[in-house]
Amino acid sequence: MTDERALRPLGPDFFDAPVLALARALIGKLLVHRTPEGIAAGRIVETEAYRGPEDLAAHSARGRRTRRNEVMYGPPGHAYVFLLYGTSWAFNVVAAAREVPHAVLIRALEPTHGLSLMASRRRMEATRRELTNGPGKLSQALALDRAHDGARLSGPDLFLADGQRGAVARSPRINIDYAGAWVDKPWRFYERHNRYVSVRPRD
DNA sequence: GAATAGATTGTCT
DNA sequence: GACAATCTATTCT
Repeated sequence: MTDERALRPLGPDFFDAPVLALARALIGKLLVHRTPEGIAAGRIVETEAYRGPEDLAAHSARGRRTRRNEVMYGPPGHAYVFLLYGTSWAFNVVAAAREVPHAVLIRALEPTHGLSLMASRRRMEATRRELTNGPGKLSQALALDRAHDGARLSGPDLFLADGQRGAVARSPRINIDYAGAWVDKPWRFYERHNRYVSVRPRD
């Protein structure tokens, strides 16, 4: 377990990158959330890039701009959080400049800090991969929800930090079969052989 | 391990 | 009124 005093927020410059490069760069970084209950953090091991307006899988497809996805059009380095299927919160990192609606979905974490806190939030044993092996699961483990929509990601309580990373592989994105020609784009990035990757690849 | 069904609610048409 | 960047339990192989 890493020493939590060593955790330092990555600065805003980190997020100023093309969305595919950012999705790859996020693999291995730590996502950290401090609350009054304590700290909870994990290494990012799976991400997906969404690149509107041309990408039909993105909420910003065809330039769609609504109350829900407004933060995608804002500056990089902020959180875009939305409710999925009525029960799960999905946590994204906004990329690209203002008015360019790109974002990276965080799909899985390998827990590093606050395992028992995460286990209690998830109501399961801390050793199970189901603790954080999906977008909704990691949001529940880190206590991230709509209150964080639009939040800056270099603050004292919610931030990214450096971490180790292994080999990165890529594949098509998960559950976007409505997206036409964009279905097969290899815009999902994951750490090879990591047990917390949500949908297991054939490697 | 894989496949399937049902839950559940904010958002948009 | 339909849908969604999902999760869980259940029922199989």
